[in-house]
Amino acid sequence: MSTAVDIAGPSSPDQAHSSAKIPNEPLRPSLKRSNHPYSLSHYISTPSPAVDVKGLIQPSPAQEQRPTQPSKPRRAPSWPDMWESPSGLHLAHAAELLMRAGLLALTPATTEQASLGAQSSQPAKKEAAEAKGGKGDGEGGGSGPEEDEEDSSGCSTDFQPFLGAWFPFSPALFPLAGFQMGGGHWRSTAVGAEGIEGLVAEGYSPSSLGGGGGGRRKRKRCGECVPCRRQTNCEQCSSCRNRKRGHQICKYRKCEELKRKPGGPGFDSRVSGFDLRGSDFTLGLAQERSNGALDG
DNA sequence: GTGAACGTGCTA
DNA sequence: TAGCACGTTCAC
Repeated sequence: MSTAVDIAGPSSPDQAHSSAKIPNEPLRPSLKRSNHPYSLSHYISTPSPAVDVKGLIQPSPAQEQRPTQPSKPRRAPSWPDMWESPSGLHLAHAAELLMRAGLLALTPATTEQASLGAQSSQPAKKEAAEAKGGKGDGEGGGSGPEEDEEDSSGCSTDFQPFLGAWFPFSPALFPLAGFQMGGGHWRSTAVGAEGIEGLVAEGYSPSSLGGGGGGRRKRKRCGECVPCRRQTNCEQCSSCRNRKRGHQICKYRKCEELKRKPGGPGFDSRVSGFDLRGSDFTLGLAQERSNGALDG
């Protein structure tokens, strides 16, 4: 028997006014369509802060066979995904143009190829083509976890020292394209729960990622956290009272994800670990979940 | 075009 | 630090 539980607690204005029901579906249809790559249960079930990054890069058979929700296709973040950058900067296209110009060789033998590039660009192009598509063939059409390792030993680490020297893209673009600086190395945020795909899934359009939107981007509600599942506004909180001028959603419906600032500890934890998922929020959710309050 | 709501700067 | 106000983004 799973009955609606007032997640706001006894002190919730909701309880005073209306029985707050937690719908299993978000209020807005758009949230229902959300492509959020990981469900709430994913975070809850993530066992420890010491997430095996390699496991994320190379999903275990169990992970690969993990039943996916039909409406939420989940693909492992892959290099091809990153080449199809949501930032609007089509890296693959740009790289190809540069390679044609002999400026860029994205292969493990980068330096050698670069020196040869001026003489014969064909090998470089072939290598690049393999880097883009060929490797993906072995991993079921493009989502190649192996590519990360391949790239980490060759491509990315090779061009990384040249970033400041000749790499044609401003390093500032890397965060936009799904990279971030960590430990002195550019790495892909795709190893986190939400990398590039997370950005895409959260509705970051190319323009909103800085491609022309002025840099201000708008995150979406996860649609899965408890506040998101609330259907009713409390009508008593400051947000509700000041809705006309405040333009803010009810405090009790404010998405837990959106409460965390981008780049803040909670946000970043998805990349470096899931430490904050062990916070009271998660514990509370886990408890509610164990109670069956969030079934569905 | 409109409404909902996120992001951010300002203020107490 | 929280609340407020407003600009802006985004879905419909």
